[in-house]
Amino acid sequence: MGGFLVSSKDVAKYAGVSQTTVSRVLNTPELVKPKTIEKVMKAIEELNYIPNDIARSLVQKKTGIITLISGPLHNPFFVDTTTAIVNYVNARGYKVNVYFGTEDNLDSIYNAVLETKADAIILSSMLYEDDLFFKLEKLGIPFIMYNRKHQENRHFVEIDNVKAGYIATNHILSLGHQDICWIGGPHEISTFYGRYKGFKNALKDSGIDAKTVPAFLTNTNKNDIKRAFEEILELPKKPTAICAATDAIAIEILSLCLERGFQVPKDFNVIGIDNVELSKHHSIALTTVGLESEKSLGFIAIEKLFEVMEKKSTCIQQTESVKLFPRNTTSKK
Amino acid sequence: MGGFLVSSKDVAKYAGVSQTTVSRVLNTPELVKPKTIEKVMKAIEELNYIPNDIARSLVQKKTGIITLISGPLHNPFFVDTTTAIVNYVNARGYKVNVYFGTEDNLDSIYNAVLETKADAIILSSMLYEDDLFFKLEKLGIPFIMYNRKHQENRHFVEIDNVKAGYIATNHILSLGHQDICWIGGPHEISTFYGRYKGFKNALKDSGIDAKTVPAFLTNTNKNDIKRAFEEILELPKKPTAICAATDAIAIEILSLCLERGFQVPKDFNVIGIDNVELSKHHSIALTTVGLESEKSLGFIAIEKLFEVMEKKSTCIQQTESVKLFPRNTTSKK
DNA sequence: CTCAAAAATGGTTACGTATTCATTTTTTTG
DNA sequence: CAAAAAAATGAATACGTAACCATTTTTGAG
Repeated sequence: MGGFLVSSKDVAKYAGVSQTTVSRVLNTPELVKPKTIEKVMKAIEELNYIPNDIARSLVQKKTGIITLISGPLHNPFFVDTTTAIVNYVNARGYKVNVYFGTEDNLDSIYNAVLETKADAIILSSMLYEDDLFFKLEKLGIPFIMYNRKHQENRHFVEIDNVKAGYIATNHILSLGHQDICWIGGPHEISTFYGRYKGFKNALKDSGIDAKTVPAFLTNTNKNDIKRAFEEILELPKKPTAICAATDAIAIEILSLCLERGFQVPKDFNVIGIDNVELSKHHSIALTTVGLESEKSLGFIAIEKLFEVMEKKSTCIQQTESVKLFPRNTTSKK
Repeated sequence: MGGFLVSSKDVAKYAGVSQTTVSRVLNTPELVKPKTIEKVMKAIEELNYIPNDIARSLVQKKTGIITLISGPLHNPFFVDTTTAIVNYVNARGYKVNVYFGTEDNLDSIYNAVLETKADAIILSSMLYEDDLFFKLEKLGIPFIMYNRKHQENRHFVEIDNVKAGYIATNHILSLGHQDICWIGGPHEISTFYGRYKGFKNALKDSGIDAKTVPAFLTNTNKNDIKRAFEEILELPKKPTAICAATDAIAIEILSLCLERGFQVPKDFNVIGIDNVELSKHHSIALTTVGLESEKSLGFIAIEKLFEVMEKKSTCIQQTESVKLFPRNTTSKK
């Protein structure tokens, strides 16, 4: 913190008024005589006084801080959501404490977060059966999950994951691909669970036995995706289309394909889910499934969180509908 | 903040000790008798006590917060630096307040930041002649700039921008391109100024009059880049190579080229500067100039900032050397 | 056992603000 | 001009913690 500790008391003394009056000048000037305001403002200027946020937080029991627990930014989905959330929160005059959660550091993040008296929490890191949910409810702080939800089925904003998985898979099947595969993530995460379910539903509706279709459930870091891709290449019958549970995975698969000299969509069709900004880049041009609405999921979630903070809502349970965004990574077989 | 206001006093009463002892159990347990620790810990458990960060900050005059003012994440450079900075800061047990600065919102960000008693500030938004620099020095809070520097030439970590511009341009020239152009940003920003200077130096060393070479100084949002690209297309002599001041610009140019049906590097060579992670993606494979060191610039900067906070250094003035990363967006003419 | 030293604990205060309640000053009204 | 109402100001306090200093308890040496 700054070197000079000029407080409202110092200002008060300098201006010849009480500390109470200084506080009033800043917060409720309509209760102060214009001439007094002038005196105080002059003292504030000359002493270079800056109110202490911390002390204010202590007495008001409000920090003006929203904690954001996001996934890592190498996942372009979190680039979009973090942007939307941070900008919205700051525009509302709040500050954002950001954490990028991975498997390794989540515990220490949760510890830090629970100690911080944030006014609210927005997070994407929740597992379907996660003790954190109950800890947060116990805390009494408003919170919302985006992208993932908890089995308790409260406080979340998600896309219709089952439908998204269904649409993506159906698109691939309707293009005539017979040999396809799925690459997704751990099923403790509602997102992956739902999307895979949609994948299976689509197979079933096309009369395909899901058990005969290879599915890789991997962690979503580059190494694990690479390993899964190598397994795909060694499949007895090489698939012509890869359905990825997220754009992040799909985009990584694209890179791996090109690295190995394969062409997309000639050698492999690739489809993702999320419709991240990066998928629109013409070097990527990823076919994907995403929100019907123009807003990003992060934006919708943070909007809802503020509604809860303002007591306009109490419990958010929102599932947004999705549609296909056909681009250049899929084509007729 | 939470609903239940259980404080260390409540714990003290419940455990039959003084508040002082509760504080000691948490901060200097080696000064407390094991049996007392046990009693207190039990009380903490049963009352579900969580220490109040805010109160601690007030008395200790440390918030444990680092303010980060980054550029927007649609610029992949800031994806890399934000990741490095946030993860480093959190690993050190601090929190990060993040702002994404654009032309529009910088003033309001600065106001908010100056009121927040952060322990230190790391920012990329500084102009070469910026009053903010003096305000920050006056504040007495440690701060560091990354990527950009101020004319006062203190508290910064940058890459060797002049050399980077030189290397990029020289690479293009050495491939035999005669008709090239530059697309960069406003020269109030040291980064753009330096890189363009390197561009001109390289031209000069090849005996080319810089005045005959088209240069576009644009803002770095998508629309302005698009406008610049359209101007490039209407140049009397269409260039065969485009030197972009940043990877962000280069990658956007790539997308625009493909959108218009041009091929890279066949129709246009494109080179960037920064060597962002995204440039390594095989769908992008951008030739670029970046840090010799493996570390990201954000990482180097935040490391240095902590050195300053710990009084190991007082003034950081660091210019990192750079090298070429040839990939697939450049080729022999 | 005794007494000094060490260990353990507690009482009080400061941090800087907003708030509550009391008091003083000014304005209004009849 | 007096009395009541309104406006303006101030004094005291709470917020929850860590730190300082004082006091009590325990330990160890002789």
